[in-house]
Amino acid sequence: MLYSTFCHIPGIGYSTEKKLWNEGIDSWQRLLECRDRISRVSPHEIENVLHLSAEALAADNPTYFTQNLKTRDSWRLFPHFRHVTCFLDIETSGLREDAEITTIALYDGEQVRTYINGENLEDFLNDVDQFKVMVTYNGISFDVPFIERHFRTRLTQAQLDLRFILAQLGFRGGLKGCEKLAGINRGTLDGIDGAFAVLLWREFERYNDRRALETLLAYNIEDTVNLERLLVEAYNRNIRLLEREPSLELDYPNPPPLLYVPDLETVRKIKQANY
DNA sequence: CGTTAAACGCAACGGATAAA
DNA sequence: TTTATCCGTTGCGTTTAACG
Repeated sequence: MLYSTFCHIPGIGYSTEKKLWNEGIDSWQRLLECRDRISRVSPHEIENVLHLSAEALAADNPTYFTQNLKTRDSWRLFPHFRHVTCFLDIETSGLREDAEITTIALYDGEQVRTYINGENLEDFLNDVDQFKVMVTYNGISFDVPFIERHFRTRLTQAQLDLRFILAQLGFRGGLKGCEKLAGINRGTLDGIDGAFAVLLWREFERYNDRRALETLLAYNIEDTVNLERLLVEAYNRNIRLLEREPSLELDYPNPPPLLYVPDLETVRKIKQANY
């Protein structure tokens, strides 16, 4: 899909891109051949951008594309960079300025890693370093700045933020809302949200209750793992919407084995104390 | 609570197109 | 050729959504 992407060229929007596709111009190679037939953009400019695009792809540099595409179009680079992509979600102690990261879940499509404040949180930076693309939900506004503040560093990964990718497809209402619209069922974790995750952390800190922590981690992991499924869903829907080759569609991923089981007794207890 | 980007409405620009 | 109009793209304010 990246090869037939032209809307990252200044002066080419969605309608021009679609028009070119309908004329059979649906690859960088073909556009390069026809570059003097494109009005509004000079042949030299087209050659320049396509050269940079090919170079970025060959060099495994996804940032070039996320910087030149709109956030909502960044799904286009996913298959090409899947081998260097991670899915990430953080939990925090609240939304206030002084809130801290409590846990992080990091998923590469195979393995889940978790990081816990006070235990191994500082290992995160080293581990995340191996990835070039980071998939989140609202991470551009929330998770990334939060992490950058905590670790006093800048994350270099190209960002794929599903909030804007899914909103473009009409999927709104937060991560949980999008999951419902996509037909994803959360099982026993249904009814747990970010605010409840704050309470689970407090329970763990106050009583050193390992079951509360494991419930929190189970929730954190569920959010993170579902990001992959949602991205594949968004990718496939866009392929159909843009009338591209059906063969471009991706298989739905299998979720990884469960690492933690939510403790329903703990959940019940906290709910009782707070409602 | 702050952070961030999209959406929205609106205006401006420039090339394309067609009529005079 | 000149002129008027149309269309796609871009830019600029304000507002809205989503995160725990």
